[in-house]
Amino acid sequence: MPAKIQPEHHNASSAGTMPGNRARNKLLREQQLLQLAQNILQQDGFAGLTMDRLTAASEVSKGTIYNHFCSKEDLITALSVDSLQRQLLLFHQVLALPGHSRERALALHYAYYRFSTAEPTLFLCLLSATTAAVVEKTSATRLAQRQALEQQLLSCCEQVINQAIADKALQLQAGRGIDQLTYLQWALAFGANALYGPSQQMGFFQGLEQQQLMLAGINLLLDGLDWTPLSGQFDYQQSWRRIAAALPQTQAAQ
Amino acid sequence: MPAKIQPEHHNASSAGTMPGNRARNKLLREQQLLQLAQNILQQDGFAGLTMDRLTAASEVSKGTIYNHFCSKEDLITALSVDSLQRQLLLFHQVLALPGHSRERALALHYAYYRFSTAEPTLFLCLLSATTAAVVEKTSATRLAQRQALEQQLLSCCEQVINQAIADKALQLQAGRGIDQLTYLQWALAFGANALYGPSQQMGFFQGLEQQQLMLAGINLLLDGLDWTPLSGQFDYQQSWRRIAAALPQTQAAQ
DNA sequence: ACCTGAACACCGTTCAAGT
DNA sequence: ACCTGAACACCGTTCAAGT
Repeated sequence: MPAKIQPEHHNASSAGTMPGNRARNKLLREQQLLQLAQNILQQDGFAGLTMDRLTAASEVSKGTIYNHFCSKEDLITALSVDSLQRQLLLFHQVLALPGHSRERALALHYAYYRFSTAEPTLFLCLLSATTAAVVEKTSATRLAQRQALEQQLLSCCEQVINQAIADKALQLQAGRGIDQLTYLQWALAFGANALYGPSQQMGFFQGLEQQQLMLAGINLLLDGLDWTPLSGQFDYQQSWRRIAAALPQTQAAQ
Repeated sequence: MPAKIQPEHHNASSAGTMPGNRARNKLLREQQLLQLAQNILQQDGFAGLTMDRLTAASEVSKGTIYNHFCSKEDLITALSVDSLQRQLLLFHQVLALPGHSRERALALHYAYYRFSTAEPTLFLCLLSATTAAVVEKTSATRLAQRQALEQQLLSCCEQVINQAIADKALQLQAGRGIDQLTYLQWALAFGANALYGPSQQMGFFQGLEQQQLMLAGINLLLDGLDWTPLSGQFDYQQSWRRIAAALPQTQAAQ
């Protein structure tokens, strides 16, 4: 028997659609719209995503769509928020795996890599959502949502570094903060994924095996930080494979 | 006395505009159009760049503009080609400076950083020019131009690595190729510049001093490779400052 | 051979009219 | 209070007519 949620009574009105239910319905429809938008993105790429097509794919009118997203840019930011939520989910999954601190850092890199390859269009969305032109035309509440999620993702990273310091696997040199380490790793991961990734950017690197390269880059960086166990003393290739196998493969399609 | 290039005679025609002259004029006008496009970009950002506005800013008609650029995307790729040319110029300037191999690698990083901050809109152009949507709609000859320039930029990087190997400042481990090293450094540089750079992407890293961070990241990576002299044995901060001072500051405006 | 600009198709956004 | 879709403004692209 499906759980039918009854409206609260404190707001007197006739039977049928109550305010609580209504807000929930609106949110539900927004998620449906976002799903439709992602389908369009996957089928026809970024240029294929127009408000007209989204309207046609949905069961509501253009005006109603603008009731949810104040502009096309707002829609894109909404998609990026959705992406960050999935990314955060991946981060949590991957942090639940067993292993020492450096393996957990590696796991975060893997999760980021996995997302960028499994959802190339969404990765592009994330990128363009940070563009000034898009930011300027998105609602304040949506921007706040994104910022909150970004903060949560960062917390995951910092948590791992803090653990490493507590375990004495890593010592911070003078003048080097946790935010700096996070930034550097994020930059390497972002660059590697963007260069190889969604849009085949920079065609000249296509011959290389990306996963091996990413792992090599991460090892160089973390060895440079003296984050033990160093790559000479531990088989991180096996860690990478183990993490990859542990993550559910049902990420690509839906 | 200005050098007036005379047309060849093998193509009989009346006096005045000869084929050679004509081709040169066309190229000249194309460069003027690109300059106008960049002015618009700098003033009103990416969204402000429309074919209408470019037409209005120029002294030719819309049809003529489409004679130069087969689509708006072709124009964007043309701008990216222009950017790569400037970048290559910077690379050459910076490689002419004195110093050992690791300092030269650092100099390339500096040139890349300098370009991304001095010309944020062009850096964005470079990024979006790699997008599938843009690539699909640009002419084959323009794409070939870009690829050739990318190859030249890569050559600069590989040249430095080769020099380092010849100088015994760097030894390649088994299974590690020059292209891998180039890729990793490029990824870190690209990520760091994109994350901090043109569009203030990822607001959460804004508090950090980017130049210090980049230098730290490069040092970690190159120390990890055992590229001597290591950062503990050499003052790369000073190198960075020296390189910065040596490069002409007249890069931003025009 | 090259240039022109009116004309067309498409897309983001709005808003008066409906329920 | 919310939905609708016609209407508007804008922009990329084309092409018949001009020189």
